[in-house]
Amino acid sequence: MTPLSFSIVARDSKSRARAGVLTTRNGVIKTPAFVPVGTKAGVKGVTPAQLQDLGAQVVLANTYHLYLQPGEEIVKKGGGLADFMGWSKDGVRMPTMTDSGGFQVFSLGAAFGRTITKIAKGEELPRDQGMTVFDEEVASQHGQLAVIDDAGVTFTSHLDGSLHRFTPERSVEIQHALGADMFFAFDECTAPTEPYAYQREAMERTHRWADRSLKAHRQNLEASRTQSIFGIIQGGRHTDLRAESAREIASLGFDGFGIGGSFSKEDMQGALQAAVPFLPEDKPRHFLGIGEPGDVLTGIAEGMDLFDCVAATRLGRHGTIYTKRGPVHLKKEQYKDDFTPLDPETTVQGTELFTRAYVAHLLRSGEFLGQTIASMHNLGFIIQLVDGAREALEKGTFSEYRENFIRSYYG
RNA sequence: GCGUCGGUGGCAGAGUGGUCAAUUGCAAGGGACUGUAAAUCCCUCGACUCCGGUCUACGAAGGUUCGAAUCCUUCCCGGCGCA
Repeated sequence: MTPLSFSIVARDSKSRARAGVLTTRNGVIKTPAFVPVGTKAGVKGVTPAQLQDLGAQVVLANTYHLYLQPGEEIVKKGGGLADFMGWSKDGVRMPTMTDSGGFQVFSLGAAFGRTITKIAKGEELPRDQGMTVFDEEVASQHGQLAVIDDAGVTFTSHLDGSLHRFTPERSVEIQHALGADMFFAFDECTAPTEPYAYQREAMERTHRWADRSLKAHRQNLEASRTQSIFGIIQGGRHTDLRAESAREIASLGFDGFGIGGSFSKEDMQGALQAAVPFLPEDKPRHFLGIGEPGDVLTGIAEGMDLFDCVAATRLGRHGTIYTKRGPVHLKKEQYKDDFTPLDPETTVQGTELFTRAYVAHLLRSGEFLGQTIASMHNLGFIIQLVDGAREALEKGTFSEYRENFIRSYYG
């Protein structure tokens, strides 16, 4: 019935971690796996061939962005997401995913023009300082670009200000046109700062939308034969809501599951521990938008199989590279004449010959290549980290593997 | 030599009597970034500071004025034009 099969090949005795094989119509994904994000059908700064050399097995694109530009029909005419973006190896198409646009409910809604990120710092509410994505003037003019009601979300295009509406059915329809192997039900990603009552309200709305997304998918027999749909668990930082959401979403019959963001770093693990036990063992679990190296290992330990995150590429473009000894910001003065490898303890294919001083120079002088190299390095780093976790799971040494990494990276 | 325009913080370049330690951009230093409104954004950027200010500053030296980066005089330096 579903064009997706998942089998577990190894389990950790001390945690919920498992290693598996996820088989799609367009190839196999060994899990746990890191999924590079190519929002607009392109991983920023990195070509498909480079991604494959880095070990990427699957990429994730975004419904909202591709709907606005170039339009889902263009992607469909281009043969679907994978063919459109040239995501194939030796002439064989590779696996793809699309996100539903649910994250944009948050990033263009509650987070618009503000400092909020989906992962709150500690217990306190984020203060309005530091990063703002947009002009304050524009933000105050528009307020926000996404407004939620029970039936769906009305968006103002960030590109031209035009008005658009997403419902669960519309999101699924667009994702059918995009044609990824796996896609997500339309959900509401809430701000972590919302109170309990709102987290519950949004979660219940997400449940209704999940049901509608699934029905819309099943009604399209052709799409049901070729694509799989994942339901998304919400509930913010509250473990009771997470458990309730997992139970509800698990009962609907999805092909896989996503766990959505919106918590503080401290209760990320608690949210997983509350939700994962209610998810069927034989279905893949995707930790949406996560993450940082330590968070990925936490996710694996709690039984998650797939991870996508923009951090690797965004941090790289902005000059920060991962190393076994923690992140290094290459634009800092001290790296101007540091002729050591990007990470002396990590070899990433295609970046072996580049020194910190060289990439720092490229980044400072505005050469695109600097962004590409740093993005490749970070993607290679995080993919190797996850691949290493899978190998450790197969060898039964996952907890040592995790502890060693954490000690080195955060120590 | 005469005429003319100009000399402002690391650079470019605003300001043309008080609200100027001086707009802005770049450079520089620091910070942020977790389903990408992000090759982005934030902070600092003369010195000292008990963070309230204090001091030294807009080629140099004088002067006018309650008050000058801004007006006047002379000098120095540069561009252009004429000899």
